[in-house]
Amino acid sequence: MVLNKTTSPLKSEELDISAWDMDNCPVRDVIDRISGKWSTLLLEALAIRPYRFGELRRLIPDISQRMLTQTLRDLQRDGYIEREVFPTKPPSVEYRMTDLGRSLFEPLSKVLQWAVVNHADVKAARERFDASELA
Amino acid sequence: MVLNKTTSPLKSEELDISAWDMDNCPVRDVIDRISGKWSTLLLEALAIRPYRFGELRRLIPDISQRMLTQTLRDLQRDGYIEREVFPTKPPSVEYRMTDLGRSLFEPLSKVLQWAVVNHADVKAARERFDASELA
DNA sequence: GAGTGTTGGTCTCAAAAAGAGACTAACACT
DNA sequence: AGTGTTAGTCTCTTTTTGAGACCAACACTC
Repeated sequence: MVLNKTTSPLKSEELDISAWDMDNCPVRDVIDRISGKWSTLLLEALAIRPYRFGELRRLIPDISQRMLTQTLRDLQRDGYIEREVFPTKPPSVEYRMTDLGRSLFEPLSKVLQWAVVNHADVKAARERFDASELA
Repeated sequence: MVLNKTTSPLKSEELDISAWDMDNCPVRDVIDRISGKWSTLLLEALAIRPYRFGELRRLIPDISQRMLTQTLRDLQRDGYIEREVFPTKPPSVEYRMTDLGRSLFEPLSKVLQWAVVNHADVKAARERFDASELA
């Protein structure tokens, strides 16, 4: 091994990380589910007020009913939102955020705010990267 | 329309939301890229110290080389990490977090902490949901 | 009373993304 | 000469996602 110079330092931190339990990692378990393409968007909407299925579909025009159903069910399963069926005809269904969901959305909204504030920087970085790619 | 009772209130907030520009939404543009299955995990590692390609692969045993390459390139493109090639033989490549990456990781780490703290609640919610599903 | 619209989904099929694993070149060490 | 290392790419299969048809039951219109 010739490259020890770059790999040898910080053995202790390395051990620290290999202690990550990849199979039962809370972070992966939780994040994998809220990191879907639509999850954040739906949490963002339901953080404002409850919405009905059809309202959400109209609010996010490019989501398919299939993914809307599935993402809402996943969010409900993990306890972030509640689903209530009203026995009207045709039945209407309302989704609303739970306390757990609101508690998650608090730190999550900070990341969303970061995205708004730093959007220009990210786009600039992308342009630099794409420009240097053509070389 | 018979269901006006449920849909009529809060017209102003509704307008607020339909003002979301779905096509050029900063939140979607930024979040869609860091919300991949592996992005958060890699940012978490590189927040600690720089790592080389092979180190990251060993650190996250269940990532394929293909997805590791691709996710690292995406994170680099958006300006969160830097890639440096050392002209050793065989060449070694080091990935390190940029200032922009660190600034993103600050709020992001709060969500990660939330995940650790509330993991039990989420698992409990899942079990309740799955139990009520069999009905 | 036939036609149209509304509700919240499910079902099927096509397209896109992700995972598994073989393969590469150039050198070090045995 | 044979094995191991590096950071990838390439191909093939499996999984995930998207597009759209379809559903039942009722309200309203003509």
